[in-house]
Amino acid sequence: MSLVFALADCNNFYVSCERVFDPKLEGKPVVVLSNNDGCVVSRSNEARALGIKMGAPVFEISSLIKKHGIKVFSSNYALYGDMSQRVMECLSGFAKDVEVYSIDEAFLDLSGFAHENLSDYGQRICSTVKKWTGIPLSIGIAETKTLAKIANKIAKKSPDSKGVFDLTGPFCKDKALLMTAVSDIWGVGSSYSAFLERNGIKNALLLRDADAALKAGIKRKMGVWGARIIDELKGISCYSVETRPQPKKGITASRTFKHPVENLKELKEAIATYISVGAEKLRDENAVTSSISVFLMTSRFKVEDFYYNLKTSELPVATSDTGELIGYAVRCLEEIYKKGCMYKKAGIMFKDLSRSCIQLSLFDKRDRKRSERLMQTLDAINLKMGSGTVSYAATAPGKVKSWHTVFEKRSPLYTTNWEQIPQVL
DNA sequence: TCTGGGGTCCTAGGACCC
DNA sequence: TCTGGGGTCCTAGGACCC
Repeated sequence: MSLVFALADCNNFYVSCERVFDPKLEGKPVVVLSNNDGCVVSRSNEARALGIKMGAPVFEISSLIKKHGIKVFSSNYALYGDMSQRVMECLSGFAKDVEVYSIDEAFLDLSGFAHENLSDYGQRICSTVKKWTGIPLSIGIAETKTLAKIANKIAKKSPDSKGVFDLTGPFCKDKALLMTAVSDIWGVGSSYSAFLERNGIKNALLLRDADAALKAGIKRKMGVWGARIIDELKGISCYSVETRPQPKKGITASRTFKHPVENLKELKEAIATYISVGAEKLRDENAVTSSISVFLMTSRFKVEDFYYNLKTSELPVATSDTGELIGYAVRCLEEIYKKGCMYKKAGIMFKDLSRSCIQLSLFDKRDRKRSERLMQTLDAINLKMGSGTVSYAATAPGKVKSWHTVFEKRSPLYTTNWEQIPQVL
């Protein structure tokens, strides 16, 4: 049986989420910003047409925003996460195997659907998701994931595709690859595309049909990734649809501060906060960590006096206890803290995760059972009453701090908070 | 003045061992 | 003058993804 993959990708996902609850935004230029309202992370087609680039800092486009009356939103992760779940649930009804690839993308295994007209089937998926969730989708269909990605891009670009492009048919595959720039291939970023272009490979067709000598060069520069990309372009599938989420290998929690912070006490509060976030994720994964790292940095845009430092500490007993981890983290922080720096970002990392079987130490004085019960209670309360209901004093809850992330233009929590649910009048 | 966050995989090179 | 060979494990860094 020949393999068939579909890539379903929400169009301008964050912007589309905002539009579901405010239909007046339809047809208008809209952007959604990153934390601290720093950069553009999602933009409507209208905003794109005005020349707004992905990742553009807000201060660089403020005149464009004013001139064209672009609607601007802070990130509303609670809303996007919830909408994403709805879209994924909806998609899961259309294929036996669905891989949630990111917040706004999923791969569907459509192998064995060959008797159907795949384009029509794709259309049905799009219209159902739109009807049930309000989110517009594009779908690319092909024999490999890499080709499905390409098909998806074409579906988004060409208006007469009506959001679906099927690359499994005998026609137009070469043409599709010819019009795909190497930099648009999944797995080819800025460094590899510069390398390929230097070697005369400007599009996906030339890459697929590279001769032996060129392929050897590609293998040298890009490793097995390069070889797999070529195979996938040829229609030889190297990646399957992964239905079960893989256990995490590491957990990171870090934030850029709204205002620079110099004071050690405040940095400790920030670090304690990130530990709380990370430890909750850890317990959510049913995992414990035996390695914790803390890092600090000043603004990476001020290269003259840039300072970055990271301290890793190996734990005698693996744990997911927030309080215990805060203790270790604070000691790491004290070691890397340099007085006089204006810190702009800090974070923590957990590595060496293991799944909930704690290797006890002979000299361990801690009551592990008690700690486990405490964490379970903490998580249960925060789940029921809202995140942050109970927190450690070390995180300085309830106080306004200069390291806090700001979201000045955030839309209401339409779907996850009873107080903010939309009303139909 | 102002510039996000969280991941994965692969490779090269060093340390160490027999 | 001349200085083995190969295996494993770990880490840092690069590159990529969304």
